[in-house]
Amino acid sequence: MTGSRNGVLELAVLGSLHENPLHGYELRKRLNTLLGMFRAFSYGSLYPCLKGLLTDGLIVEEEPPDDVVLGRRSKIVYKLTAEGKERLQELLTQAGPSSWEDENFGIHFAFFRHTEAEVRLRILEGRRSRLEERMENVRTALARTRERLDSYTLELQRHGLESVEREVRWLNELINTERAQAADKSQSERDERPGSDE
Amino acid sequence: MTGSRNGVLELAVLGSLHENPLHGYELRKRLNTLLGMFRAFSYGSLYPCLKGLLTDGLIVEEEPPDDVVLGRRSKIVYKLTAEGKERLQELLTQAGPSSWEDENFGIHFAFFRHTEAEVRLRILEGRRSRLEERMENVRTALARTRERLDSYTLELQRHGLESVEREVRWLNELINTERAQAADKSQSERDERPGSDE
DNA sequence: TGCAGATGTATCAGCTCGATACATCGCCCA
DNA sequence: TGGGCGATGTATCGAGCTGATACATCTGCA
Repeated sequence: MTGSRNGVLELAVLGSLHENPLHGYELRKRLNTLLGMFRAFSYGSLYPCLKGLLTDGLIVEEEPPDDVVLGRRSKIVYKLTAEGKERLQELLTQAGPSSWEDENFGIHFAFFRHTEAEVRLRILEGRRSRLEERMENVRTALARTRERLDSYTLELQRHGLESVEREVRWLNELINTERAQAADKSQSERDERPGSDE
Repeated sequence: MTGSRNGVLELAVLGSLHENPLHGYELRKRLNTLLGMFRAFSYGSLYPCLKGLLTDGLIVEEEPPDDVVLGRRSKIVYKLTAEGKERLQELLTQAGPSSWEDENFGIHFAFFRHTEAEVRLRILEGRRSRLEERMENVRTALARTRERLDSYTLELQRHGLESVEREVRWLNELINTERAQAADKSQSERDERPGSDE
């Protein structure tokens, strides 16, 4: 049972709750705003996920403040446990093939603030090669195609390719920025403690 | 039973088979090349769809040429029936909310060659307002957000918004082209037969 | 000959989507 | 005072898809 949840949904929930405690409805709105252009979560996946996280002890229901009249229980506010924070840290260090799929990349990126520089770089590069691989596949499949394509199909291909190329350029910029920051950092570390280099 | 299939998958299959008869494996490759940058179909949806189309009499297994030695049956090549062609025409005239969802728009566009000009225009405009609506939602949700966002989140939002704006501009160009063609056509019709129309 | 990889059909557990149900809250207006 | 209504809120379910897997055949090639 434990640990069999959808990886990226778990990351999204734990990451959001780490910023501050939330109840289901608000959690969904947060995530769907955060990822507005990329994907949307539905209750049918969120509530089962919350239930699983509860039974695994990664989140708990937050106690309502004492001055609230008893007997009312409409909102159910969840917050991370220590185990939940630990699990979140674990998820944030994982950079695997699923991290750079279309549906998952946005989530990982959205929590980059809490991610180590090295992991960020691996995810960005993984995403980039995923896109390049896809372009390569399409291009060769297209080259193998005998028949001439109509103008609408061509335009669709052109637009798709251009979009992906644009995302690759975006990733390139991000990767360069990350590398420059890493270089700056190691430079200043060398300045501080001269004599110990890589 | 009849007519309860996923609309867009049905369109994709019927549309592909209309160009030329295919077997399942090849059909999948065709579609995934055609839509390479946008989506991919899996066998788990394709085969059930083919099965349903068969039982509804919209496609049939094509007879192998007589000179092939009997007893072998590896490939199962499907082709459209008359009913299938009719159904395809019906699907091609439908332009509804599902036509401009992310997953479906590409399919509809890919078969624009077989689609009437008026329907093309409705789908393009529908897609455009869908995107504009999404941008509006994100922008207002963002404006309502109190807390300052970190730079990664902002960059993700910016990139997402830019991508969508770019697609809207692309749609605008396509819509203008369609309108210009429609105007040309009606103009030349007026020139040819003044006083009467088709 | 053998064998690796592409071609080819097919199914299944597990999960997600979209719809739906139902209750409460805050607010306005008569 | 009530009552209507849209937003807030929790929850579930059937339909249908994904990703994995199984298994067979064909093809090139060493």
